[in-house]
Amino acid sequence: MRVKEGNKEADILDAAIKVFAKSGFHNAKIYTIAETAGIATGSVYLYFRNKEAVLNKIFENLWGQLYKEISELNQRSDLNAIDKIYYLIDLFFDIFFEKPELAIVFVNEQTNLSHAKDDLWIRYNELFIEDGEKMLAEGISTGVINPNINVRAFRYFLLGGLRYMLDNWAKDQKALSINVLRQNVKLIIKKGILV
Amino acid sequence: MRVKEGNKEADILDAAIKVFAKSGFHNAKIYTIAETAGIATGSVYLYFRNKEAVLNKIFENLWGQLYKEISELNQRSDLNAIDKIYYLIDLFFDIFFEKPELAIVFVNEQTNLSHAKDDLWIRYNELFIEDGEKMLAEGISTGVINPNINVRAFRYFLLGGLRYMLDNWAKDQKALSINVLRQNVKLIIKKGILV
DNA sequence: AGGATAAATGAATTATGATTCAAAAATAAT
DNA sequence: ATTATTTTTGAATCATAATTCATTTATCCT
Repeated sequence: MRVKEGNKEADILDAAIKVFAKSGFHNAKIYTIAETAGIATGSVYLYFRNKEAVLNKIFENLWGQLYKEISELNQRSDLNAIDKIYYLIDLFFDIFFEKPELAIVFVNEQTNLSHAKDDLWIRYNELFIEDGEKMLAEGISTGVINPNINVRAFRYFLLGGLRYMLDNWAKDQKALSINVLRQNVKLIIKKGILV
Repeated sequence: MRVKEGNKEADILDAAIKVFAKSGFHNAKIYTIAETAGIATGSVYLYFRNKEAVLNKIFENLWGQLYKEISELNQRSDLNAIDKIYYLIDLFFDIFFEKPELAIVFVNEQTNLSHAKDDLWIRYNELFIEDGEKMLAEGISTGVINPNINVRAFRYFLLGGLRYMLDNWAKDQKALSINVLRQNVKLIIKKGILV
């Protein structure tokens, strides 16, 4: 019998990240993804139900990784809340520094995912948010974070700021070094922008 | 001769904002936009070249307004840089408070616009950015803003944070009041999150 | 009241690209 | 070397919805 060679599922996912980043989900053609992955169009359907399932898997893997990392971070007792938030910021920059195209997909294509509540990406995303808010709440209860900060509002602001930075950086990497962005985020959330 | 009644172009734009917000640009059907506007499918094409031109016009109007306002703000000599930034934040919240659907379109659909450099929305966007960076640079040169802040990085972070907040608020307005978001943005950028 | 003109309609056309599936290719087993 | 089984291919099918345009409608003008 014929036997599978290589890891075509992973090849498809890598190719899809590139193509989605370049063209966006709706303008991305299965044909182009297949070509980029070095396989035939029809083969994509041996590994994924349809185009949306490819996007879903990308987000499932990504949120799965993010959740795993934040969860481990949250269990460390040697770090205070601010340190943890800094590590979280580094986590985002580190993941996307390696894969700028993934940043573009992450920021722009989540809106095209199905939102059925048995989708794994949603589960991981919820768990991530839970841990993120726990981290902040801990900072407030231990007295290192200003209790006037609303946890939800800060989450939106930080995550939104990071997303937009990463998207812009990924689209024009020469314009600004990712480490300048990283340092500025930390500076702004810690001290604000006043002298 | 037959004569135009009402303002169908405006009706189409209003309808399109609703439909784009609900379904996203690519899943939005011209038929649905027309129906929402109370006209026939074909009539949309009497006012716009195609679907993309409708989205373009929405962004042209929006960035046009944003530019007009920031430009007036920047000319005021009675406000220091921090005050101006606060007014700018209020500007965003005020515009989108009136039209939550517009916030959703603003955040999620800019990626589907054409980027031909003679598009007016691009021009307005560039002018807006120019004025925004001028505002920050002025804050640094007059000594109210920390010179370690990178202007570009701060712009990304603030704009990204605002966008994500507004998008989430617009999609679930009961979850969190827009004024809590507004106050938190101001608090965070001014003082940071430490106690 | 009838003609001229512009606006509006919506069914027919058309383009695109996702998905399917019959056929071909590869290799393990005998 | 032949067969059985599984993988892979890519051209044909199919669905969708954007766009067009022949026809209809409305109202101004004389």
